Amino acid sequence: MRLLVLDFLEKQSKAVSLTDMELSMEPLDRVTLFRTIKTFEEHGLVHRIEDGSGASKFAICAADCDSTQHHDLHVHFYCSHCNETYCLPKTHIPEVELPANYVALERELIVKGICAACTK
Amino acid sequence: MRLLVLDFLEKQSKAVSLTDMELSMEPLDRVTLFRTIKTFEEHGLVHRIEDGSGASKFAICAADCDSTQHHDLHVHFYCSHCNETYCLPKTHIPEVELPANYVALERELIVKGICAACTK
DNA sequence: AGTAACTTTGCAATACAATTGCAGGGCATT
DNA sequence: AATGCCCTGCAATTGTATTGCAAAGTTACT
Ligand SMILES: [Mn+2]
Ligand SMILES: [Mn+2]
Ligand SMILES: [Zn+2]
Ligand SMILES: [Zn+2]
Repeated sequence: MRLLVLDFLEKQSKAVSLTDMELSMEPLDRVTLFRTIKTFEEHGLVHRIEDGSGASKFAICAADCDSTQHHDLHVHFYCSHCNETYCLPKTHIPEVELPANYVALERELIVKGICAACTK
Repeated sequence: MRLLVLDFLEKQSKAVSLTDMELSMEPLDRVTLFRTIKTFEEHGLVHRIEDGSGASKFAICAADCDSTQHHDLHVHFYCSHCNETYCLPKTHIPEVELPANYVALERELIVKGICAACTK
């Protein structure tokens, strides 16, 4: 099943939620899917995106991610027209200056607006 | 009740979830609280922060926010040690270049790490 | 092949945040 | 007093995330 899920994820152009996968790949148990994704996340195969839609979405990681660290510091774009979330792997998240004594370990930048497909 | 909630929010140094408010301000009905916050959000009094902790958190808006637009384009910091979320009103979110035909309307930057109180 | 150890899967149940429906209460205006 | 509008509280529902447990599958060893 992990192979099936990985295969499915590699074909996606958008980030997908557990429910998306459940509906597209049935028959398949939601809990097993949940655990599969969890395993993938822990091993640096997929990254989680919280776009504020209520459900986490997931996308395949860059090749250089591993279990110790994720390197996909790219922007995610949430289209409020089609409600889809896209990875923008070429758009890096800039560094920001923090107040004294704050230590940054990760950063996540969500841009919301209208995607290329919906502006047409 | 709106006055009570607004008063409470103004005293906070951290963003708070509905559950936080429910526990700190009882007795008070969760649904009414939910609708109060929703009203505040729609009228530009509070902004919502999705820090990935599972529950939305809220904080008072800057004075120049209104029902048409939020202007708090500041970074939010989630401390993975104390699990608290802080507004960093002086740390602005930089603009980013998007691919062709993407239109940005909002942006949210969450930095995760260790907060000033926890690095001591 | 047979067995033990370990991993993966599926079902049932639970936890918890978010949301809706509905009815009662307060308050102002006529 | 009657009407209308808004605010509140309770019950119930939705939807996602998560856990417990036992069965099924896999691998390693003899
Ligand atoms: Mn991504
Ligand atoms: Mn803020
Ligand atoms: Zn779109
Ligand atoms: Zn902290």
